[in-house]
Amino acid sequence: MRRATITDVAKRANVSISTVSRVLNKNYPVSDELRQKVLQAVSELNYQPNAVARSLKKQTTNTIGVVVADISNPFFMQIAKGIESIVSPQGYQLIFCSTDENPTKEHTLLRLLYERRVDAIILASCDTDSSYLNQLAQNSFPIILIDRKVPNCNADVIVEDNFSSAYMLAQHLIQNGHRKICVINGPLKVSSASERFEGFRKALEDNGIDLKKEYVLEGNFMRCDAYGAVKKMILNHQNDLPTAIFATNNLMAEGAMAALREFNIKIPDDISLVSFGDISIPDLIDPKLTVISQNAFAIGQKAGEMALYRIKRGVKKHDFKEFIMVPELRIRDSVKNIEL
Amino acid sequence: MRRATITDVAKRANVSISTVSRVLNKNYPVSDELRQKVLQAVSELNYQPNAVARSLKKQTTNTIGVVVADISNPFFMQIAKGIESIVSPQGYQLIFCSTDENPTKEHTLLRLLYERRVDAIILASCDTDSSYLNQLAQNSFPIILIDRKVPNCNADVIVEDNFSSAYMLAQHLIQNGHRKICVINGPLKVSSASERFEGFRKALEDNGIDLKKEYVLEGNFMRCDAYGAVKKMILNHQNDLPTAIFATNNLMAEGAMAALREFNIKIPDDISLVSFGDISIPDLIDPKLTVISQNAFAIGQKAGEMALYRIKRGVKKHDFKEFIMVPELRIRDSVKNIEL
DNA sequence: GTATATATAGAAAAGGTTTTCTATAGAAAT
DNA sequence: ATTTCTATAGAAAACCTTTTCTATATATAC
Repeated sequence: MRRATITDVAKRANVSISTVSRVLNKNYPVSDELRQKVLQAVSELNYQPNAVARSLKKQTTNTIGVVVADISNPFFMQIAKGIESIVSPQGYQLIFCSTDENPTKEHTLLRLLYERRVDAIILASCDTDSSYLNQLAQNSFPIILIDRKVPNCNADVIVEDNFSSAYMLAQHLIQNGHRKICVINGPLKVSSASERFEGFRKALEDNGIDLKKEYVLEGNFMRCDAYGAVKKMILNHQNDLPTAIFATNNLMAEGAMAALREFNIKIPDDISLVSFGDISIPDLIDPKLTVISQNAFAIGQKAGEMALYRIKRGVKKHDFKEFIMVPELRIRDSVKNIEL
Repeated sequence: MRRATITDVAKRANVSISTVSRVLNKNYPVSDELRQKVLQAVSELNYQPNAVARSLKKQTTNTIGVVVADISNPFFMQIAKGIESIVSPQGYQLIFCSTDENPTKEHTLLRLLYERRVDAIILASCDTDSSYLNQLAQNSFPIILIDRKVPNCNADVIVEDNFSSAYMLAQHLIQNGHRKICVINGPLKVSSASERFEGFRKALEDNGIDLKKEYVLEGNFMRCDAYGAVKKMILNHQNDLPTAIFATNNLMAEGAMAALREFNIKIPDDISLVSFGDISIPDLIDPKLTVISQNAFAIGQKAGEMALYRIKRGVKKHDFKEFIMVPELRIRDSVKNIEL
C-alpha cells in the first residue's frame, strides 16, 4: 500500500494541495468548511507529511549532527544530554556519531552529515587537519567545536581550561608529597590531551621534580590502552612503582583501576590515583576518586545554544566565539598524603 | 555563498546533469573525456551532493531509527553498538532517541522518525498501546521490537527469556537460604518488567515462600526511583530487613547499592543483592554482582539484521518473526549463603 | 456606482536529485 | 550500401512539499 501524499489528501477533500498545506501548517487563512474537509481526509487516509520533501523545499532539516569520540563515554553522553536539553524544545533532533578517535572515520562522518544537510555540526575532533572543516565554514556551514580545539579552524569553540586544571590536579598530588608520578596521556595531537599533559609537566617542573620517561604512558584516551599501558608499567617497575598515577581522562582512570586491581595494588594505600573527569557511577566506586570535575552538561548546553545561534544568525568570517569553561577540583579519597 | 548543486557542476563542465549524476554514481557508462570534465568541475566547485534530494527521489533515507528508554543506560548502549555493527557496513546511519519511559514522548518520537522517513524503526517500547505501531505496519513500514513485547503488535520481536531467567535468579537466592527477599520492579505494564516479576514470584511460590507486600518495590526501571524505594523500605523495616534484594534491571541495582551504602549495609554480609542485567563497569564495583547477564550486543545485532531484512524484503501481514535470546546466570560475589 | 482593500482558493514554480525515455553517432552485421 | 546493434549523451519526468503568484468574490471606502 502506497503511503498517502498531500496530493491524495487534496483529491479526497476536493481542494488544492495548497489548501491542504495551509491547513496543516496553519500559516494562511482557510475557511472552516475546507479545513474540516481537509482534516477529515487527513485522518481517513492516515496521512503523515513527508519531512524529506519538506526539508528539500525549506532548505533546512531541523537536525544537528553531534560527532564525538565515543558516545558510550559518560562525559560525551552528558554533553549530548546538555545539547539536547537546549535544542530539543526548539524542534531540533540530534544525530550522534562516534569517531572512535579515528580521523578517517571522523572525516567520513562529517561528509555524511553534511550531505544529509544537517543544520549544524557539533564536533569533538580527533583530527588536527582543519582543511575540510574550513571548507564547510566557507559554505557558511555552522560548526561548533567542543572539548578540543583544532588549529587554524574557523569555528566557534567551547573548551575547558585544561592546562590550569591539570596543573592544579598535579599540584594537589605534589602537595601530598608525591614525587614519583606516572601520567597516562591521551593522543597528544588532540588539544585537550596535550594541554593536560603540559599542565601536568609544568607543575612538576615548577616544583623541581623531574619527569621520568618510563612514567609517561600512552593511553589514547581509551580504557583498554590505558589498562595495557599501566599493566606493562607495573611489570617493568615492580620495585620502583610510582606513588601516584595521573590519568588524563575518565576512561583511562578506569583502565588504570582495573590494572591495579589485578595486581592487588590498593588505592590510595599503595598508590594514589587522580583522574581528569569523572568516571561512571563515581558514587559506587571505592575509593571515591579525586578528580577534576568537568561540567559536561554545561558544555553541551553552551554548544546547543551556540549552534542555534549560528543556525539563526549565520556564520560570518572572522567572527568566531571562544568559551572557556572552568572545571573544579574535587578532592575525595584516592590520594594519600605520603609525607606524614 | 550558495552551495553548489548538480546543475552548477553540469554548467561548469558543459554537460547535462544526467551525465554528472552518472559520473558520481558510476551506474552508467560515461566517456573518459566527459568524466574528467565532470570530476574537475566537482572539485573546483567543492560540490557535495544533497542527500535530502536524493532521498526524496530514491524514496529511501539509508537511516534507521532506534528508540529506547535511555541511551545512557549501558544495556541499551550495547544494543545500539550491536545494531551499528551490522547496519553501518551496509551504509545505514542510526538516529537514537530516548523515551525516558514516557509513552507520550515515545509516540512523538515515533511520529517524528516516521515523518523523517527513516527506513525502519527499532523500538524498545514503554507503551502498551499498539495502535500507532500497527498503523505504521499497515503502511508496510518495518518495525522491530526489542527487549519488550507490545500486546497485539504486528512486528518482529527480539526479546530475552525473562520469565525463566528471573526464575533461575530467584532460585539461586532461595538455594542460598534466602526467604525474606525484596524485589524492585520496573513499570509492570512493560513486558520485561512483568515477566521478570512473574518469574520471581513463581520461584517463591514453588518453594512455598510467601511474598510480603512491603518487599515489593516500585522502581520504574530507573536508578533514582529504586534508590528512593529501597531507602524508604530500609527506614520502615529497620528491625526486619530482607536478607536479599532482587533488582529487575541494572539501573535499579545501582540505585539499591547507593541506598545500602548510605546506611552502611554491606553486600553480601548484611544483605545479598542480585541484578537482572549487568551494571556499569562491573569489574570495578565491589562486590562483583551476581547477575543475569543479557547479551545486549547480540540482541542489537539480531535487530540490525532483522531491520535490513525487512527493508530489503518488505513486511508482509501475518509473517512476523520472534527471537528469544537466552541469558546466562553469572554467579559472582554478592550472594551470601545464609544457611551455613 | 466605481475604486480599493480583504479574505480565500487554486495554479504553478521551485527545491536537487535519479532515471526513463529519446536521440545520435559509430560499429557490426548483412 | 543498408540495416541493426551498442555506446554515449541529453531532455524531461518524477519524488513531495512550500510558497509565490493570480484570480475571484465579497466587503469597505469614496
